[in-house]
Order: sequence, then C-alpha cells, then structure tokens
Amino acid sequence: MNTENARAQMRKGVLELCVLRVLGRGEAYASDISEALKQADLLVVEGTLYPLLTRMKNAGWLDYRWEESKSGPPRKYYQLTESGRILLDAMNSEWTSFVDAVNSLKNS
Amino acid sequence: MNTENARAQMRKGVLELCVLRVLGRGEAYASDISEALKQADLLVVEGTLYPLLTRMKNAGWLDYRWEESKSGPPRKYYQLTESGRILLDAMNSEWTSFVDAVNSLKNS
DNA sequence: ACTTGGTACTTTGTTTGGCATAGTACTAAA
DNA sequence: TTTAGTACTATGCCAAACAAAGTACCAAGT
Repeated sequence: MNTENARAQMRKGVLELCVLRVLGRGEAYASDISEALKQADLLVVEGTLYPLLTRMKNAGWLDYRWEESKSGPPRKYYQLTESGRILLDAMNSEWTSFVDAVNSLKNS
Repeated sequence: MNTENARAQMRKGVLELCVLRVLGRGEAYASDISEALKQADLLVVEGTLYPLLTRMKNAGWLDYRWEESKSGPPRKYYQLTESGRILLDAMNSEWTSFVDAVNSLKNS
C-alpha cells in the first residue's frame, strides 16, 4: 500500500462530514461539491459522490431543488436540512475528538 | 446515523495508521494493541483486528514471534519491520496533511 | 434538422474491508 | 476431566467506494 491508498482510506471515513461542511457554506450541486473537495485534495469521483448525495438526501439531511442551467441539463442544488445542520454540528465535534484520539497514539 | 456511527466510519480510515503507531512504541500482541486503541477511544473488535494484523503481516510491514504465556495459549508478538517503519513515517505525514485538508473545509 | 461535444445525473456490477459468529487450541484451577 | 479464560483462525455477510457504461439535456457548428 502506498500513501495514495492510505489517503483514500482516510477519506472514506469522513466523506459525509466533508460534504456536510461544503453544504454548510451554502447550497451547491454535485460539481460544486466535487470541485470544493478537489481543492482540499479530497477528490471523489462521480460514482461515489452521486450515490452519497442520494443516500444523504434519503436520510433526511439534505434537500434539493432543480435549477435550469444555461450550459446543459438541469442541476440538483442541495442544501442542508435542519437535521443536516444538527448532524454537521455533532460530526464536527466528533471529528475534533477523533483527531485527538488518533494523535494521542503518536507518542508512548 | 448517529455520531457513534460516524466515529466508526472515521476509525476505519485510519485503523492501519493506529496499529502502526501502537507498534511504533514497541512490540505487542493483539490484546495489547486492542487495549491501547480502547484507551484512545478507538475500540476495535477481534474480528477486525486479527485479520488486519494478518493483512499487514502479509504486506511485509509487520513481523511476529511466538511467545509462551503463563495464562493461556502462546501469543503472537508483532513488531514493525523496516518497511513498516517507513510506512509509519509516510502515513504520519499523510495523516497530518489529511487533517489539514478536512479542516480547511470548515469555513468558507 | 442533424450531428457533435460538453454537462449532469443514473444504473449496474465489482471489490474491499469491517464485523459478527463460530470454531480450534492451549492453560490453569476447581 | 470438566470448566473458564485467553489467544488465534476461518467463514460468511454487508455496506460503501469505485469503475464503467448509459441516459438525457443543451448549445453550437455544419
């Protein structure tokens, strides 16, 4: 295993948190989210992102509205629901404590 | 999904790093590792840890020696190999940069 | 009009890896 | 010699990331 792979593994664990964080900034459609993650070096591919958004929508954390585009088919713009915001807060705390936990293993 | 579940997801991504870090302190057998992870609130179960150790051994990152126990069957004491140490260093860097990446998503 | 290229979303199948469960084996104590 | 505790192994299931192919919509060029 290379570190490329290691990063991929790490990414999996926090994909939902990442998507929630991106949407925490405001509504966005799949390509926006993909772009934001890419900028943070957390690239995900179509085959991962779309099903993930659908799952999160079905879980009630996200909602979406259709919006026409000038350069192609209509887009699904996702927003956090109330329950999504609550989850985001909870997961932010969880993330912090998790990072501390892993870091605590570093030395003796 | 509750935060319990979220933490479980996060944990998956860094299990190998955690095991490497624990072994970075010195050799240990499965229960030692399990205990160390538990203390860091990163509990893993038998069904996960044993196969993981076997995979890492097969990948050449770990080695083990048998040691008799006074209270049960012999134990496999694992140590990092040279390649395991190199991987640990690489994954430590990866982890740091990964945490930064996720944190960079937090605010706009 | 029809084709081409770009964009957006969907669907299907594969693979990986964590986990539950059951099983084997060794030791010590009752 | 049975029981309990510990340590490791083997089998099978399931969720989720990913790859790849497909559908559909739009606009621009011929």
